[in-house]
Order: sequence, then structure tokens, then C-alpha cells
Amino acid sequence: MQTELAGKKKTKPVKKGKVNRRAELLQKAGELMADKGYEGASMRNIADAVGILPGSVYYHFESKEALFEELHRNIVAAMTQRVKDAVAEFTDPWDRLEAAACAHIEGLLETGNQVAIVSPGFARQPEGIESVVREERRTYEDIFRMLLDALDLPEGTDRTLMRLSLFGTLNWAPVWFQPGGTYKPSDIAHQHIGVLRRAYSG
Amino acid sequence: MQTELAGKKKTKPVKKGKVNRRAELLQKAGELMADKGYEGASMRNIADAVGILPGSVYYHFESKEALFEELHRNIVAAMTQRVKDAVAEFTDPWDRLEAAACAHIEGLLETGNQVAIVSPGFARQPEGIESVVREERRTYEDIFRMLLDALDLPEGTDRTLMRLSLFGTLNWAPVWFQPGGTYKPSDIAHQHIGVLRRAYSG
Amino acid sequence: MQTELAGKKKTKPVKKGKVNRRAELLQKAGELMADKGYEGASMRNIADAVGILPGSVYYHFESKEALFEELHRNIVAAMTQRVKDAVAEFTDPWDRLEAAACAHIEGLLETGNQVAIVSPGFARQPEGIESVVREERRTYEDIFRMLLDALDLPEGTDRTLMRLSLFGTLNWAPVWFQPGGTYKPSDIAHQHIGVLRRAYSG
Amino acid sequence: MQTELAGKKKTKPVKKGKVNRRAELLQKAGELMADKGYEGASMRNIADAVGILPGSVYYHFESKEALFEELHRNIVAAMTQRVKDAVAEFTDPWDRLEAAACAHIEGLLETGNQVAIVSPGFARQPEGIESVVREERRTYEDIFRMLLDALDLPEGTDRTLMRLSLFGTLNWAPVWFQPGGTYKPSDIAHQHIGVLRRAYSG
DNA sequence: CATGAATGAGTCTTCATTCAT
DNA sequence: TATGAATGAAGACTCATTCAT
Repeated sequence: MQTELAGKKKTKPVKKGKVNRRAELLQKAGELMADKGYEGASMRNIADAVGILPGSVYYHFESKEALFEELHRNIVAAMTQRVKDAVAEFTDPWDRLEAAACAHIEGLLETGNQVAIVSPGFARQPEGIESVVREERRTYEDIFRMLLDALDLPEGTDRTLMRLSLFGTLNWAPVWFQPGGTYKPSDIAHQHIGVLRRAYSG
Repeated sequence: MQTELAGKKKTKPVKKGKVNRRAELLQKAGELMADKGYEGASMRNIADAVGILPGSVYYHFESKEALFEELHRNIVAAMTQRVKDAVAEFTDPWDRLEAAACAHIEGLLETGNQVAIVSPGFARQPEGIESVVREERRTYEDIFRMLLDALDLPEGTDRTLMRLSLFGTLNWAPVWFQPGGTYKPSDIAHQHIGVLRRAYSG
Repeated sequence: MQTELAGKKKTKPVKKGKVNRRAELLQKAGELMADKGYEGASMRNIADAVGILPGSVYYHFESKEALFEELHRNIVAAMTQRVKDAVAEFTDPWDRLEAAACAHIEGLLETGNQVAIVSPGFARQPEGIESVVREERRTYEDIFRMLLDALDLPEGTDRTLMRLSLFGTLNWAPVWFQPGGTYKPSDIAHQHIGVLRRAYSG
Repeated sequence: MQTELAGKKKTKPVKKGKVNRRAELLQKAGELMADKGYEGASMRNIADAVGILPGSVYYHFESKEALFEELHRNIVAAMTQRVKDAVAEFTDPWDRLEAAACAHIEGLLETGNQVAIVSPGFARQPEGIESVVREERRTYEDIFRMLLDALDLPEGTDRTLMRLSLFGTLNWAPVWFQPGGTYKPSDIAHQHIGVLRRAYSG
């Protein structure tokens, strides 16, 4: 759920029953950007979704880029948590990898594709931000790097290409996946890992 | 090279030294749109890249959408040709699939990701065009559908997920691929197909 | 004066010395459109006349069409009021018609022809609006239809042609009328109604 | 008919069976401008209608204004002829006036409203032209001035207002007239003159 | 915290016009 | 006579941003 993904991060304690506008803005911005891309989601759209005027957004965030940066950080953090939690339930390396893949793609597809933002394929992020964002992304990807390292594979197997292929399969899904269609998100992960398993350890 | 991709269509012979602005515009538009998305590439950008004023683009194309449509058509046609040629050299179904995958990803990476334009995930393409474009895309994808159908696979194998996973792996490459780096484009296709081969026919 | 025409609608009290930009924009837009037509009056013109940038107009009005719609509504409302007030002072059907005609042409000429905007002949008004606008116009014209119905005329007299002829005479006036010239606006109405009176009841 | 109105003016003799492009351009420009106004009819529209490219129009006319000027001149000439011919058939002053009014409105409505161009109400003609055009128009209106002078009217009757009212009634017709509807063009003239007749000579 | 009002640069597009060929 | 190709100015409109209140 969105709320879980983005909402847990209150940096400053909020008083009263009043909604936390910061969180609300991040939430709606996430949805809109996931749907229409960074540039496609205008500050007006975001403000409208929250029920304030565009200018008012600038009380909460210095700029659209700053808003995106925080959003990105939140999402990576939430995804990291999600994947780590999923992995923790297993001990077999292949099971752990599959759990991670499932967690990743479920995060991707169940949250209205919000996490697509995490991928560099996400339609044109602001230029200046790339470095910040890239590092966060790398940290997240390291989880998968480690999970692959833990596998017992035939000598000479290129784990980098394996990871890239896995991410490709998973991150490409938002492009064609239809919720309520033939497949569950986990099917995608399951099938890909299944192939790898059979190829390398069968 | 894009020139190869789009250049084969000259219906009327171009006069000597004079540039062919239509082709030039398609070329630059392709590069820019591949790089920045449909909306990210402005008519001004495109015109600048060719050295004319924005309004002058409209002498050659009715609208940005029309320009995109033609670009899309060209790319699909060129890719179709490329893949069909590559496939024709082989008879073994797995070899044929691998040849197709190689041709696809080489087209993708050699043209500066222009083929990404052809993918349904291509950032924010114009709404009105979807139907035209979707059909062209489907025709291209049918080639892969047929190649997969020709494989001798264990009963119950989901060829659709196989195809989607393959496209994911290949189409995701432009996101991380560095020309001149560790890998050749064909490595990506080779590895993915290799895994499939071992898993299903080994 | 246009101020009279559009100014009576202030829903919220305007703060002291600060100008009311909405009203000001409607005012200037009215003048410019009356003078140069809907298409002839550009948003730039209108913004310039008010002393803001073109883009800023969109803070007050959603679009040029929306601006026109409101302007149209205002003018029809003001004219309706003006004519009804004028008519109320008389009881004789001919006197009432003449009063209405005078009110109409005075409104037309005193506001710099702004009421021309209300006429179906108003140069190239936006296409999408026609229905809204047409209904308002019809409501206004109904006043004259009723006034003509109240006349005691020889059987077989075509009241429709009478009304059209009257509107023609009055609405054509802005084309040639010179303020401060030989005629007062009411002369035009007076003369035309006078002829009708003599022809039909004399 | 259009052809009669605009086509008789060949200034330079044309060779061959080839159409006279000048005349053709004037013809189509007339139709388009009558329909969409001076500014609404673009040079591209006009060129398209004739089957040449926009730039090619400039071989025949120095500018859009020049094209309009000639068009205007042609129309005034044709209308003058039409009215004079109609008038010549009668001797009674009232009959002559009615014939003129009929000819005027028939020219206005039967030729696809082309002659609406002749009126100053014609949507925003180019500014610089006004003087040329105004004089031609005045000459045409003089015909009606003379016809009114010839009437035997009660002393003190304002013939200027009479003329203006007549022109208003007639020139306003294109605004509401529906070809194939209840009325024939001549009905409008007939009714108005009828009223005048009854009022002044009855 | 938020609004009201604006800015300035940018979006796609249209138009009258020019001129070498 | 006409085309092919462009120009430059203007069209309506959007957007991120600012700032006094």
C-alpha cells in the first residue's frame, strides 16, 4: 500500500489531527509521477491532488527537484525494507533470491507502479539529481548483488549479466502488466528465477 | 546507425549536395526522443539540431505527432528487416531465436536506443496515436511470438512469460549499457538465450 | 460605459485601492473584441491593455473561450436589464417597443459597440461555445419577440421580418455611427419605429 | 453567380486553354473570405483552393492586402452593375428603389455572401486599405442616395436615416438568413420597402 | 501555512511573406 | 509560372517559481 511505502517517514512531528501535508504531497506526487512521469506531473497537478494551490507547495519543498529527491529516497527505503523482510524468511540462497525478486516486483506493481520511479528508465528525471539518485539506487541493487553472490554457480557464470537480466525482466513488467489479468506479479519473478534455477542448479 | 534505419526509404532521388531535411529531421528527432522522451524532445530542440527554426519543421511534417508516427513506422520497419535478415541465416529454432534477440538488442543499442521509441513503455507518447503505433508494434512482436512457438519446449511452459522476460532483459539494457564497456550488445542476448536453452533443452 | 455593464456582478467585495483584475480584464477584453473581433483580439493585446503578461491572464480565466463566455454572459445580462428597465416605464405597446429599441441601440453605441459581441454576426466567435452563447442571445431576443407580439397589427403582417429588420437597422449602426455627429443613438431607433408606426397603425 | 461577379475582369489577356489563375484566385479568395473573414481566410487556404502552393500566390498578387483590394473592387463593380441593371427596368421611384434593394440583397445572399465583403461590418479588413475601400463603397452607396432623393417624401423626412436603416436591414441579413428557409432574399427587401411605401406615400 | 497574483521562459502551432531555382 | 524551403513574428497556453499578505 502506498501509505506504508511513503507515509512512515515523518521527519518532523506533526501536531493536531491535521493531515501531514508533507507526507500527503509526497504520496500524491508519487502516484502522479508514477503515472505520468516526472515532467508529466506538474506542480499544479500535485497541489490539486492535495487540495492546495501550486504556490503553497513551496512552503513544504524547495523545488520540484527537492520533492522528487525526497520521494525517491522514501521509495528506495521502503523497497529496501520490503525486500530485506522478504529475504529474512528464507535460508536457501535460491529461495532468498526468489523472495527478493517477488518483493521487488510486488512493490513495483502493487503500489500503482510508484516504484518505477526508482529505476533509471523512469521517464527523464531532472538532470541535476542523477548523482544523488543513482547512489541510492546502487545501494538498493547491492542487495541483489549479494544475493547472487551467495548462489553456488558453475565457474565462469557472469553474475552481473544475471542480475541485469533479472532487473530487466522485473522492471519491464510495469510496461505490459495488467492488474487483474492472467498473471500475478509474483508469477513473473517466479518464472524467471525458476528458469535460472533449472539452468544452473538443475 | 540511424541512417541505416531510416535512410532506405527515399522515394524521390535527392539532389546532389543538398541535404534531405525530412530524413535529417527524422534522424535528429529519433535521437532526441530516444534520449529525452516524446515530450522531452521539443520541436525547438529538433529544429535546432537540424539548424532551422521551429516553425520550419512544419513545412516537412504536419505536427509533432505526425513526425513521431513516421519515425515510429520507420524504426519498426527497419527493425523488422534487421531481425528477419538475421533469423534467415539459421534453421535451428534456438539459433533463430538467439539471432533475433541479437539483432534486436544491436538495433537498440547501436541506434542510441532509438528503438526504445517503439516500446510500449516509451515515455509519454502522444495519446491520439496509440492505436496506429500499437498495431505496428504488435506486428514486430509477432516475429518473436512465432520464433518461440517454433521451440520444442516441455508441456506447460508459458511462452508468453518467456517472451516478456526476454523483451524485458533486452529492452532494459539501454538503461545501463555503456558502449565500449565490458559487454558487447550481443552478450546480453547470448546470455539470456543461453540460460533458456540450458533450462529447457538441456 | 462598460463599467456599468459588467461591474454590477461583484460577488466578493474588492479590497480598497487594489484593482479588480477580473473585471478589468473583462472590460478591456470587451473593448478589444468589440473593436477587432474575437480572433482579432489576442490574449497578448488583452494582457497588455491591463498591464500584465499574457500568461497571467490564465490565472483569472481558464481560456480565451472562458473569458469570452463570461463576457458574453455579462453583456447579455446587462442589456436585458437595461431594456427591461426602459420598457417598464411605458404601457402603450408601440411606446414599449420604441423604448426597448432605444435602450438597445444606446447600449450598443455607448459601450463602444460591445454589444455587437452578442450578435450572431459577431466576427468569428469560437466554435465550441456557440450553443451556450446562442441560448443567451435567444433569451435576449425573446424580449423583442414579445414586444412585437403585443402590437396590434393588420392580419398577415410578418413579425419575424419586422424584428429582423429592426435588429438590422439597430445593429448595423455601429458600422457607421459617429459619436458627436448629427445623430443621437436614440434617433435611429426613433426613426425606424416611427416608420413602422405610421405604416401599420396610422 | 460567382463567375459573373468576379470573373469578367481579366486585366491581362490570357493565352491558351489554361485557366486564368488571377481570376481563379480572386474567386476562391472571395468565397473563403466571405465565409471566414479576411483574417480567417489564410493564404494557404486560398492557394489550396486553387491547387497551388502559398508562395505561388505572390506571383499573382503583391500581398494579401493587394488581393483583397482587387477583390473588393471587383465586387463593388459587379454589384454596381447588378443594381443599375435592375433599376433600369422601372420608372416609378419607389419601384426603382425596391428593384435596387432586391438586387443588393440578392447579390449579398445568392453569391454565397461574397458581397458582405463590401460592407464595413466585414470582419476586420486590413487597416491600411480602409481608405481605398471606403471610397469605392461610397460610390456604390451613392446609387441609393440618388434613388432616395428621387422619392416624393413629406417635408422634413430624413433620407440619410432612411438609407442607413435600409442598408442595416439588408446587410444584416447574412447574419441570420438561411438559404432554403422560409424567406427568399427578395422578401427582405420587399417587406422593408413595403413598410416605407405605406408610411410615406400611403 | 496558505493564498492571490504575477512572472518569464517555454510549449506546439499558424501565418504572411521571401527567394533561389 | 510555380515550387521547395525557409523565416520571423505572433497565436493560445503551460509550467515552475516567487513573494507580499
